[in-house]
Amino acid sequence: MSSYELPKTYDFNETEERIYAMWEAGGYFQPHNDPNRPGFDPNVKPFVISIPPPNVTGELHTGHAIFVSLEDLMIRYHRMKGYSTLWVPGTDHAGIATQLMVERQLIKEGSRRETVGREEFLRRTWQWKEEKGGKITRQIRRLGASCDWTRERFTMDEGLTRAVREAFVRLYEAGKIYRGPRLINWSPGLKTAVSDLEVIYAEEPGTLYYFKYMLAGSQAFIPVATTRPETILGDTAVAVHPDDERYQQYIGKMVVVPILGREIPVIADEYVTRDFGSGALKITPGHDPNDYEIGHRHGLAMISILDKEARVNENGGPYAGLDRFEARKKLWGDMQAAGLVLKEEPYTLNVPRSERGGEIIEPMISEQWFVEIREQAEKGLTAVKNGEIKIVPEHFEKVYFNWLENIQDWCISRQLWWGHRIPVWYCAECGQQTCARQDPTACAHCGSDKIEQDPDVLDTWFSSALWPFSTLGWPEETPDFKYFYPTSYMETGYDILFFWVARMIMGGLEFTGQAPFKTVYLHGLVRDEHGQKMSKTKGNVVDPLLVMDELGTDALRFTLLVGSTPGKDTNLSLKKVESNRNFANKLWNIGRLVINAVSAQENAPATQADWTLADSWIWARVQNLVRDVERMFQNFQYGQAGQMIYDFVWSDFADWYLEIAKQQLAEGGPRAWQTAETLLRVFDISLRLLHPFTPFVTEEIWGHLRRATHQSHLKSLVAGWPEVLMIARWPEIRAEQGWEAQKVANFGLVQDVIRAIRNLRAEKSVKPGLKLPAIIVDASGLMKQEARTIAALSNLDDSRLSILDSLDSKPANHLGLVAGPIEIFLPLAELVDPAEDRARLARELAEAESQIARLENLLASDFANKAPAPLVQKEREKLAVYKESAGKIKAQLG
RNA sequence: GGGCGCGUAGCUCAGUUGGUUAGAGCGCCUCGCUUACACCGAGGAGGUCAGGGGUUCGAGUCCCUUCGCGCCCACCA
Repeated sequence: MSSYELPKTYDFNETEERIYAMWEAGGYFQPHNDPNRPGFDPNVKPFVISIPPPNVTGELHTGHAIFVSLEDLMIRYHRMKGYSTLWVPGTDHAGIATQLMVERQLIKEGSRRETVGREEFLRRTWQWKEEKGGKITRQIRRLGASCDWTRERFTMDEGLTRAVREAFVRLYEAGKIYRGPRLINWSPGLKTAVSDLEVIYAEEPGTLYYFKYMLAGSQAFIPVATTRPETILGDTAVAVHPDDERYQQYIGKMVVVPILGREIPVIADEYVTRDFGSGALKITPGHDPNDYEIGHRHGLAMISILDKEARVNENGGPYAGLDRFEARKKLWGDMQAAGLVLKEEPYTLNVPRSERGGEIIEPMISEQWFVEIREQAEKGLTAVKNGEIKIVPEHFEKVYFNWLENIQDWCISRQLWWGHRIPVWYCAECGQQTCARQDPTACAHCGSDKIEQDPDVLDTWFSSALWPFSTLGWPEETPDFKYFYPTSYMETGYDILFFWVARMIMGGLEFTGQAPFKTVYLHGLVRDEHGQKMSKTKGNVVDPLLVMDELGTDALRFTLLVGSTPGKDTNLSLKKVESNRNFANKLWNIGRLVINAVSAQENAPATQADWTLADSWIWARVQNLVRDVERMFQNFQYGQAGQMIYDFVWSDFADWYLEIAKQQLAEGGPRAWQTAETLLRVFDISLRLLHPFTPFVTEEIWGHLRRATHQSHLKSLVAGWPEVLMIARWPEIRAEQGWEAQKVANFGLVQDVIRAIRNLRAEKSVKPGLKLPAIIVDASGLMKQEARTIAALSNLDDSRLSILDSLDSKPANHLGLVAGPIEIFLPLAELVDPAEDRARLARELAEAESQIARLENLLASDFANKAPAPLVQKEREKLAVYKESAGKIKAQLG
């Protein structure tokens, strides 16, 4: 006889590392149908996800943990379904973030990027990337990510750089890219333009300053309010509402800019709100987006008063050289002295700050590159509207539409060094631009070699927009690109729907003519256990690496997956991770029992045992589970699917079936053999269903199960199993005889009887070890058939258990119980107060009667006519059962 | 200003074509270390599903509305 034993405890740390190495070495992360290898079959369906590339210098946080968990689940599920799956990993160069880190390092060394120069700076940044860059991908492996690491990409590697270049040149040639002075968001700290999305607005206390705009050559003035007095230096008009009677008389006249003495016109514009502030608005087209618009409408001059570090420039007269906030103070002081100040009042400002640097963003006019986006946006809208792309959850489609409908041209140039250099050269001779796929040596217009490349780089998101296809070889028509593109799901956080998802959709449609993916699945933010956003200052950051160390990767993954609903934020509580660690442990122990059972079986018995009621029931349950899980996966309800499997495994399989199986195994012979088979088959299905959630523990147990069974006499059952669970087939519903609904209902009745007895024992504090005799009254024969199970699970004395078809009167000195149509009598009367016991029965009767009343009412209502017939029938049956119970209880009460 | 989401047991949350007596984990109470598991087992307490109205035979689920909370977009000086 063979025996195979598992260690008593599950060591997840050791296991996870070993299993991951085994998977990777086995090549299981690569698509089984690879277009670059012989034997490729173009008809096998691919399933592809491009990883949302983490910042190359990043550290693993819970945001990574949730996306890896979800994407790995999607990938593993499809892999088991037989798709040729590819999950493309990679990292993002993250322009600003990475550049900042290297700059900080330089500052520590007492240097700056301007000192070391562009070339040296880039060398150091690449060095930084090589040193620190691998960390995040190692940490992602730790989460169990089954990415194809042989296809790993980096947004600045050679192929992707070519893709970026191609994309830029195509847009340029199509006239969809332009350069020009525009009002943009300037980050004085980073000294670069940033996009609208990179500006964060925050309410902060501030001041509203009221002052006089004196009319030229007059003592009359127009009162004006501003929150940023220093911008007075750049004013080129004062605007009033055309219908405002207070100021109508001044329209067309000139007013004098304080201190500077410039004369500027009073103009009329309906943009002005009459009842806000003083009802008159100073116009600074060079430093305010709204004023910029108004300035355009009225043909006003645009004066820039700040330099790149937000210091006042030569246009600021006496304030030149001052920082913008010093200038504000000084100017206001001077105006006070000049008698131009009216008042100050406290005012809550909505201050724009740089997402990265945190300093106040300054709107400035600057020469930048833009992508004309409206046409792309239209296509992006259509793709979602016509269902070519589906967004999960659906309500984010509205958010997506809203953004695209109001989109502005995209400022793609950044005054940084780390990133993709803009492929445009300026000619010193003829002044023309040359934009080319290959670095030019001469001007394309005049042939002069006095050309110089634009110093700016592209917004990081420009390369991200190409990610789903650039990683597959585009613009080359590589075998990967042809087979794997478009990709299947795009799974990412809703916070980058605009930054990234929308831009990828537009990019995909623009450059490949196809939507880059079919489904967008958006997950929420991971918050702490009380729903608070995690932040270092609050100190509530959960480090996924520590959680994995302590409780295991499977526990972390399962927690994130089960706790999350598409598009909704998830609260991560360590308590939950702990209970899911317990679940992994439970699986392990189920595995031990099943393996013991399998190993214990001798040669196959001559006759085969029929399924017991419990066998039929558990098989029915697991088949229903397969069906439900499949449906939920189709609907992206991963959390619910996981919960359902968890409940099945713990409540049905472990708590009920395993307890009964122990009895059946003890019977030996064909019964034990048959039970071992059932245990193995049901557990196998459970492990397969669970594998996308908790890959490590399921892989490990399954391996043991497979080997143990292989060494046992049951080995024929594992004949078709592959080497590893991760490529085993996803379970399908199997039509076996013997698990029809009636058996499920019958088992339910057995459970009710067992629960009733357990309940009474607990209530009456019967010693747990005491095996009670009992009389069970059941005309159907079911209880007779299940006597052993009932006795074992409710701890009755098997040898003193009598099951009768009927009973004339209640046996003396017994307590009576009613479970549905079944009566149970336990010889406990002397242990308890008879009055108390009558009260108990009376309560049960009252409950049954109220149910009878409820159901009779229901069935007398329109429900009986209008509800679906099976539903009505079900209620009728229930009513009958309650009536039967009530009758029995009444009889017992006498 | 525009849009979106949420309010279900003490805590954190599930609950998708509307269909029994609304679930889970944690916490709490009572028992029990029986040869898979005390990272466990058995039993139990705890909810007028934010309030009001409507549609329906039937509403946590759909519609309207009030209150409270959160988020996104826009950025009135």
